[in-house]
Amino acid sequence: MSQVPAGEGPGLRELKKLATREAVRAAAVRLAVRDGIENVTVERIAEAAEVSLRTFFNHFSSKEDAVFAAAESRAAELVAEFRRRPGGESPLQALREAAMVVLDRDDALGRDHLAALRLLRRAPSLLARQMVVLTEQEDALAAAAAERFGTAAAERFGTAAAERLGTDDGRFPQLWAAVVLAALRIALDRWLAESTAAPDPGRLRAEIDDALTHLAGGLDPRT
Amino acid sequence: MSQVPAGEGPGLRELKKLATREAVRAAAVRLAVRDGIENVTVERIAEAAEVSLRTFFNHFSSKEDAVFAAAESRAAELVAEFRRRPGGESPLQALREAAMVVLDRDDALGRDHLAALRLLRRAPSLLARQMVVLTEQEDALAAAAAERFGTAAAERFGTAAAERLGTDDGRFPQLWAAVVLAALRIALDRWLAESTAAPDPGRLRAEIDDALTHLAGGLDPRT
DNA sequence: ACACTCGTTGCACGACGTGCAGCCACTTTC
DNA sequence: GAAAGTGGCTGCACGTCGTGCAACGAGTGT
Repeated sequence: MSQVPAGEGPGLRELKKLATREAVRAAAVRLAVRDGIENVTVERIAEAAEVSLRTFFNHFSSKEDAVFAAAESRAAELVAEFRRRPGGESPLQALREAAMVVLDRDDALGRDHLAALRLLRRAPSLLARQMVVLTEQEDALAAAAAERFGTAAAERFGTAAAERLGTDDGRFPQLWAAVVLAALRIALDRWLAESTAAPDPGRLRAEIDDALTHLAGGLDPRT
Repeated sequence: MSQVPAGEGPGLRELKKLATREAVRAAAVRLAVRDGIENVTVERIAEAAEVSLRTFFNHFSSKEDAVFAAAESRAAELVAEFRRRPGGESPLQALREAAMVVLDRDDALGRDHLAALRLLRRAPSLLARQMVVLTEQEDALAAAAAERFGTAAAERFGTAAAERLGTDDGRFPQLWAAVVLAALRIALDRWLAESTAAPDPGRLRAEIDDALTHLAGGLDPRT
């Protein structure tokens, strides 16, 4: 038979594994969008993806897991991108740019992922799953922010200030991460709510900018 | 037999219902604390509370629900208390005072509730459940905040300004609520992490004040 | 005392999620 | 290129979850 041209990379077996995983994920999203995730059984998803029930659970531990897979990896990308931003940018600036970079990925706003995102707003079971991802993302972002705060402060005021501001028992970075992610979540939510049919990336950028601007300015409007 | 002195209130049947509900809840928390919630079955909880399995599900739709019941009602109290704060206080001030009032309730920091709160930080399944409550709380707080912003602005600048700032498509209040609750969550989390044995309400107050102060001051430390 | 309401209970059933063992396509080694 | 191995797919069994339904009986209003 034909021989693999020594691609050297993942290997055929691994490719097949990823293919089935992707097939299962896509089937899960498609059925969940069509019927609502509550009305879809794992068995039907497996059937649609032409795998056994057991195989489904070999890749995902629940329907929610399957639908969430894409969003989860994007969340990780955001943090990675944030780490990559130059130190010259302020924290909120860096976060904004990181978000924009992730949004500019080809598939980020594709129909498939968009449909999955819309699902997250409705179903309680998906909302629930979100919290686990959210806290992990918070911790990762907090760690990244701590480094950024630390090095930035060190450059300007020396190591002592860095210790105070950057680490500070990890108190402030954690707060910052939680608050900032909450803002992004609301921005995304707003955008999903307003754009019924036509996905307008420009509006999403505006929403994000708006939210982050409010954060920078302080949140006690009376004063 | 003896006759009820016409208390007029809840009625005996209603009281019994609440009693079983509370017994089930307490049993759930007790067992979850002792063995970890993953290792506790609903059947064992029902057994410990001396009710049937079916009765458990008549009151709660899952273990998580039972453990969460207390925290959920406290969340609602916070919003109610926030609504009750005088208009003279700034939003963050009002929220702070509301939080303090809720904390001052006799049972708020009791051993039982405290143990339940500690559980919420660990188990993924409880973390998940948290998100549903969080979004509901966000919506409620956003609505309350919108009113507050609206009336405050109306008193000072007239109705036009109120419409802009208060409603504004509900954009800002929603953001404010999400961000503020994220901050409170982190404050509570921090406090639970640091106080291993001795529950020190003073420290919690300090954590809350610290978090809210950061919010008021803006969250872009570089600038 | 009578009829009525409604919380509790048992039963049945579909769905969920995991451990285990066999099968076989792919992979590595010689 | 054949033999030994690795690892993904599959079926099966089992315990748990959560809900609909009907019966029972304690509490309630007339």
